[in-house]
Parts: sequence; structure tokens; C-alpha cells
Amino acid sequence: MAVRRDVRRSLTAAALDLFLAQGFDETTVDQIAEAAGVARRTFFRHFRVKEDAIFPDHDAVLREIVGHLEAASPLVPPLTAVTEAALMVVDTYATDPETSVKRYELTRRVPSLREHEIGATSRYQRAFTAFLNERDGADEPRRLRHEVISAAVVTTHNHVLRAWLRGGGTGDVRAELTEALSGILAGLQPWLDDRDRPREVEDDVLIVVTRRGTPLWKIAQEIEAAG
Amino acid sequence: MAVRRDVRRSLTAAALDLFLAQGFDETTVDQIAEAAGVARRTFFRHFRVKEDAIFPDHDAVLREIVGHLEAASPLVPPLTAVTEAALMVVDTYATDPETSVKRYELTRRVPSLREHEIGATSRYQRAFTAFLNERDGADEPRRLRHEVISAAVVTTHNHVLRAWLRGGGTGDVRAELTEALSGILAGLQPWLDDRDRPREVEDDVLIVVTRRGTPLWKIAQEIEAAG
DNA sequence: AACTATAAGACACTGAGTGCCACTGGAGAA
DNA sequence: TTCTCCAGTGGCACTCAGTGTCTTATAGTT
Repeated sequence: MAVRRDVRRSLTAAALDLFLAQGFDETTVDQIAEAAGVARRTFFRHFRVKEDAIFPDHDAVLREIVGHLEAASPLVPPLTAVTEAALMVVDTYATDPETSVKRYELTRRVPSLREHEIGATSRYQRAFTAFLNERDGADEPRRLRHEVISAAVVTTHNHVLRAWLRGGGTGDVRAELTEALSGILAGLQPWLDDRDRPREVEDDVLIVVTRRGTPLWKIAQEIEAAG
Repeated sequence: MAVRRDVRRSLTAAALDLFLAQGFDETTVDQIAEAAGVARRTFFRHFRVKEDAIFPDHDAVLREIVGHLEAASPLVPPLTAVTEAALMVVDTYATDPETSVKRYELTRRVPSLREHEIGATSRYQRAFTAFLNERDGADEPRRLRHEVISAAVVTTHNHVLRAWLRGGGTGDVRAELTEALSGILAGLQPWLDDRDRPREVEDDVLIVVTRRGTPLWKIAQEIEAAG
């Protein structure tokens, strides 16, 4: 198990260095495998395609995120859960800033790698949309809005992440993303809910009027807003 | 010139039929070329990669769209120009519904084709963002918002397009997209502008107070709203 | 120590994509 | 008409990504 990780890591390191030194297209999988001291076939046991070599294990992260979303309490507002999921993604990059910065340099230059990363982020986006459809209703005006919200979250994630990477990977991305997302989602939440201003509240008595079947998190949110 | 188009079209037709009949991975470029009556080498003179065979010429469409955006009058609100650009994209699909529906069937099933299409749409998105940054200012709070707006437009485009394709390509996509976009952008425009309600106007006298350097389209919009 | 599962090596094979050179048919100039 | 030019094409040959399959090594288990 420990060995497995080591092989994978050394393959990633070798690929990163070689790609940066001599270019992506100019580097063969043979060279990467040789530099890592393994057989060529072993490379393809760890990575489906050549591009995968320098990326974090997006499949694993995606599974983790789907798990987190599905495990989220119905009392948690869906947008909060999605925000947390986005933070989980950015954490993947933040744990190894140096590698992330190198990778960013490459994805900027190599179209093939850029496409690959876009594909990965679009899978996160789909997961967010599926979650929102499940928790917030899948009727037609909403499906589109959920897609837009998911796209906004992923876009914001990418924007903040790229700025951080351009800055050399210093500073607290997590905090920056938290702030950016709260700004974006605060602007978008009312639009999502079709109510432009929160209901006014009087005195100390709180009367909740709602329909049967209204999601619990929505009622919870309403009550919190009233307090 | 006419011959060139014919070869390209017959390659596309052959690829579409073969992919649908026996699968993308199971079809070789040799088979496509043979079915179209040309040499294998000729295929790669028309398409960079195998995936390109069934897609419209996104490079050409992208050039057209960038041209349209850059040629747009500064008096036109940027979001209107972007809406028009999105309509141009959807027109590409609407001109040949049958082919579009077949292609959609394939992109749903073949991951490789899906990735390819996502890459194409992301290029449109980038073009929109670049245009908004140029016309509406590229200061930091805005850059992010422009990215989010572009993502929203592309997402809406894809949503409406896919619904249309699932319905067999019947009906007026253009009209549907126009409506959906106006709905989405109407909700997002105030958020983009940081003003939540239009200024109130009195009587017949219109006094415009603005800063030097305010984009003309913004002033025009304000005046129109006041009329 | 024997057993088993899992990772890794070895090797052959298919097929995508590229470079290069030769060919052809049609448009335009002499 | 004849010559010239050239964009589009055909035909190889070649590299290399990715896969199937069988064999070997190693680590953990009993």
C-alpha cells in the first residue's frame, strides 16, 4: 500500500519535471516510466491516460465529494453543502502548493492538459447540479437555475484558485474562496428562491407559516433569518 | 472549393453513421475514410482528431462570434451582444436538426466526445468573458462576475439546447433560448451592476448625472429605462 | 512455511496522428 | 492550345499512446 503511493508519487513528480523541462508532447510515457524507475506498463496501471499523470486523483476527490453531499443533513441549506464541497476541492490543491503551481504553469501552456482539467471540473459541476436537483426540487424552472448556480460555484472556485496559483500558491486560498463564494451566493440566493427580500418579522413571537413538504433546511433558514 | 465541402460533409456523415451503428471506439478512421471514399490521410486533412469528425466547425464559429462581438457598437449593452453571440451558436445546431440530434445521442454515450464538446463550449465561454472584460471593465470585482455571467450564459445555452435535442429537434430553439437568457440575465444584470433597483424618475425632465468615462451603452441604457 | 492477493514486469498488438513525397485536375497566363 | 501553378489528395512509413495477457515478485495471512 505504501509502495503503491510511492510509485504513483514518483511518476507524478517525474512527469511534472519532464513536461516542464521538455514539453508535454515531446515527453514519452517511456521516459516518464524510466525516470520513475518503473516499467512503462506500470504507468498505465496508475493513470488512464498520459494527461492524468500530473493531476490529483480527481476520481477519488469526486467520490469523496459526492459522499459528503449525500451525507449532508437535510437541515443544511444545499448551497452551504455545495460551498463546503467546493472547499474540499480547493483543499486538494492547497495541500501541495508547489506541485499545484507547476501544474498550473503546464495547464496554461498545453491545450491537451487544459481540456483535461476542464473535463474534471465539469464533473464536479454535474455532481453539484445533481445534488441541488435532489435537495431543492427538480422542476423545470429550478433545474436550469441549479445548473447556473453550479456553474457559478465552479467558476468562482476556478477564478480564486487561479489567482492564488498565479501568486505562487501563498496565502489562504480556502479563506479567499469562502469569502468569494459567500459574496457570489449571497447575490444569487434570492434569485434562486424567487423572493427578492426576506420577510419582515415582528416582536418576539415567531409564527411560521409554510406548506406541508417544504424542505426542512428552508424552514430552518427562515427561522434563523428571523432570529 | 465545392469539392472540399463535399468531402468534409461525406466524412461527417460516414462518421456519424458508423459511430451510431458500431460505437466510437469500435470505429477506425480507416473505416470512416473508406465509407466516404477517400484516403485515411485525407480524413486528417479535414479534422485534427477523430472526435472532430461529427462536430460543426467550432473554430470557424468561434472566429465568427469573436468578430461579431468585436464589431458590436459600444452603444449596445454587452449582455445583449453576448446574448446575440449565444444565439449564433445555437443557430449552428438549428440549421441541421437531424445531424444535431444524432450527435447528441453520441455525446451522451461516449465520454471522449462529451469531453470534446465541453472543451468547445468552454472556448465560447472564454470569448464571452474576454469581451465583457474589455467592454465593462476588467477591475477585480468585475472579472469574477464576468466569468460567472459567461458561465451562466453558456450553461443556459446548453440547457435549452439539450432539452430541444432530447425533444428530437422540433420547435424554435432560438426563441426558447432568447426567452431563457432574458430571464436569467434579467435576474443577473442588477447583480452585475451593484444596483438593486433602477433610479426613480420624475416628470418630463431627464437629468443624467454620470462620471466621465462611463461607458456609453450604460448611459444609453439608463436613459432608455427612464423613458 | 505454504498460500493468496495484489502490484509490477514483459511483450505483442492495434490504431491515432504526423511527416514526407508523389500525383492530379482545374484555374489562369502566355 | 499549351504551359504553369497549386490546393487537394493518395500512399507510405513512422512514432507513440493505450490495451490484453501472461508471468513474476512481494507483502500479508494462517
